[in-house]
Amino acid sequence: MSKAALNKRWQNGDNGLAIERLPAKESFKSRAYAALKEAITNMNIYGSDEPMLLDERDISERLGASRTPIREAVAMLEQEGLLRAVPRRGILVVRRTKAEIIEMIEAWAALESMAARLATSRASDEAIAELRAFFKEFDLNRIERERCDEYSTANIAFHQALIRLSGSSLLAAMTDNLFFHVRAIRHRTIFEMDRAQRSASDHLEIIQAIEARDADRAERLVRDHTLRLARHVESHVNLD
Amino acid sequence: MSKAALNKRWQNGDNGLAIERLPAKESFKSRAYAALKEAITNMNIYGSDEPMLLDERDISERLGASRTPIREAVAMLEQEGLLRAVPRRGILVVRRTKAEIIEMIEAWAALESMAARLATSRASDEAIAELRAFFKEFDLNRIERERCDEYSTANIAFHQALIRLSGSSLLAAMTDNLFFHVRAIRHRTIFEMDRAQRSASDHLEIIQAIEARDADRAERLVRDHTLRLARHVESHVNLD
DNA sequence: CTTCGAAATTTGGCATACCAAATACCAGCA
DNA sequence: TGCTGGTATTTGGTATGCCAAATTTCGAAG
Repeated sequence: MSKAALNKRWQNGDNGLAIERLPAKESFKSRAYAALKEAITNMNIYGSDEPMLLDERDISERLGASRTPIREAVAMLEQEGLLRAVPRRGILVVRRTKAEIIEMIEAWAALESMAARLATSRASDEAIAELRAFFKEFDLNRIERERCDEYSTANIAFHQALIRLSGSSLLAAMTDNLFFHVRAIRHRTIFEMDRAQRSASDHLEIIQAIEARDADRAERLVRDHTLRLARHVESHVNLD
Repeated sequence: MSKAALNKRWQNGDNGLAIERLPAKESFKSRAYAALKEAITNMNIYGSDEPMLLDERDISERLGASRTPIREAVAMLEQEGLLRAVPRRGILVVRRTKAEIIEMIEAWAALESMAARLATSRASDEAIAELRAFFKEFDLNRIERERCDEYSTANIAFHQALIRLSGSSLLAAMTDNLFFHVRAIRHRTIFEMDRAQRSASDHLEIIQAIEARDADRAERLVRDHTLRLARHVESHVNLD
């Protein structure tokens, strides 16, 4: 029957058709999620020691929506580890401890070094070349722009580009999430400036190793590069 | 003032006090989250090709709650990647593609090999010894229990124990999440049985490397062990 | 002025109601 | 019989209201 067939056609996900039920208009839930995440991103989380807490009703009237979709968005961000809803107290923005930040950098080292390994056997020469081109721009920025935020952003962008060479969207997604948290302490610390000099040569070596398709070396360079950052944070950054 | 001081005390999160606002009664949201996750765990996701979809109203009356907390729980599980709410269609349980499963195993390899590295410099001899004791039990199970599910569970438990030796709760949390997805295909494939023979010796070697505090070797063994699983799935498992 | 406690207020959790979109159903027509 | 068009129903998204817990306020007692 045509009805059942049509139904079947909808139920089965991908049948070669590249459309996805046309975006429709984004739900309030998604919009609230994006808005809140954006707000948290631009928030100087570690700027003060006061607990930063949000108010559902305030947010809902600011976004012009009811509390329900806001609560769903909050539930998602809570699951993601950015917020934490404490009953009768408020929704507070989670501040990571120094130990947690270090764990994140270590996990980052694990994922990115694996990405480097995978990239050596999967990435095309062209893709790797793009990485080198990106590195040049990055290197120029290093000299010109002294502002810590911008350097940090460029630095993370380089690493993200490297990770995407692995072809694994999962590695990309997981590290993006980690970067979000690590980036949040950029206001508080200047650890990047300190590492700027040797970052440049580190990055160059990494690119060379990938170009040479040397999986072990690429993996090791990336791992050590990032673990060095972890040690640096451990000994020179003061949070809590 | 005593009032302000008391207030301050509440606002500051951890002041060494190890209690957490006494559990109270768990919210419907958390209970719904746990119930749904449990249900999904015990669900044979890859048993059929039909799209598995849930109904909010059905779930809510089954759990004796309204739709609101259920929707919040669904939003969390959606963020976690287990569910996906499609407007006007239902909440469907996400079925991972083979490529996604392989990416998960690769990420797992990355995280666990890092855990092994960290364990070599952080875990106490006693903790490592416990790992060996665990391994023995595991080895016995290998012989006795032929059922694939049980073997898979024991296998994952071993790896979880290893990861916890790193002392990083983040690595533990991230891999737990990955295991959840990988475990879900246990009904469909018997890849563990296939690898059982050499898993035992692999695990023994890993333990020896950690005992010897050989970071590079421990890392490499764990990585290769898990990447071998990825290759195996790639060539012998059929999904989609 | 400080302390104590009860009332008022705030706030988050939950339930319910409503709406619009999308599907399912069904009668009528070819 | 098979197809079509329109109506009924289902369903997820959102708004609103209520409630209990927790906090704050404020006045009275010491």
